[in-house]
Amino acid sequence: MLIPRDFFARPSVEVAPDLLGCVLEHETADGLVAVELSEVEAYAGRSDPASHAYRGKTQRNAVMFGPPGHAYVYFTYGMHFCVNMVCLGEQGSASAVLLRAGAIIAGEDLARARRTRGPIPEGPVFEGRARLASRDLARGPARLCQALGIDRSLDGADVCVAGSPLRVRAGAGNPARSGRIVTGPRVGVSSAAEIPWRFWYDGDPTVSVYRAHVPRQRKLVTP
DNA sequence: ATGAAGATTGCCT
DNA sequence: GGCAATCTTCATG
Repeated sequence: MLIPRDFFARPSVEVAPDLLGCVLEHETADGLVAVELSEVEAYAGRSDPASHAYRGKTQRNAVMFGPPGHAYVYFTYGMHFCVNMVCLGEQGSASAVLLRAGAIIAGEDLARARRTRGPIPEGPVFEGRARLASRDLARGPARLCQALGIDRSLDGADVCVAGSPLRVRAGAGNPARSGRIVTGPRVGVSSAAEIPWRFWYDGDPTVSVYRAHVPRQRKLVTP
């Protein structure tokens, strides 16, 4: 049922494709939300310029340097959280798999409430606002975290024990979602952009749309 | 102390 | 396709 820690005790590039189809679930007082993963990205440690661990251990990425099977949650762009599964680190290095997207298979109402500002639309359209499509609830790393209610308080959470609020279990082997796995460059990374360490189910509607990295315009200096 | 960039998203034209 | 939002983190470009 739950994924054993040994599963994560491998290089992230090996773990990443095997995580597709697995289920991440988060249980809170509000209820349980579960997502079947359809898109992930592997990040290595000191050898990977795109990895948060590239420049060594800091307060933010400390969990990446710890034992495998724990969640590394970081905050970015002043408003978004993203969650990784920590994998085997080679000699003081660190590696992890970023969970980028998936299909909500439990707690969809709660997921939609978290992903919707204000009252939850009932029909196709509510007060001019379109009801969020099911496929968009966890379509993207920050959306996935929002749908599951994941924030920095879960940084370091052990996902391999039954008593944890955040855990990973094997998928049901849903044939409709177990399409062919394809790979490509990672999304939004500014360096090592050519390395094809993004893995996803070909044609799956919950996979996020690819966006190349675009450096933001520097703030204008006023004379 | 300070500033630049960021493993993104949603809304705009 | 373009760009603003928003603030933590890290290096001091």
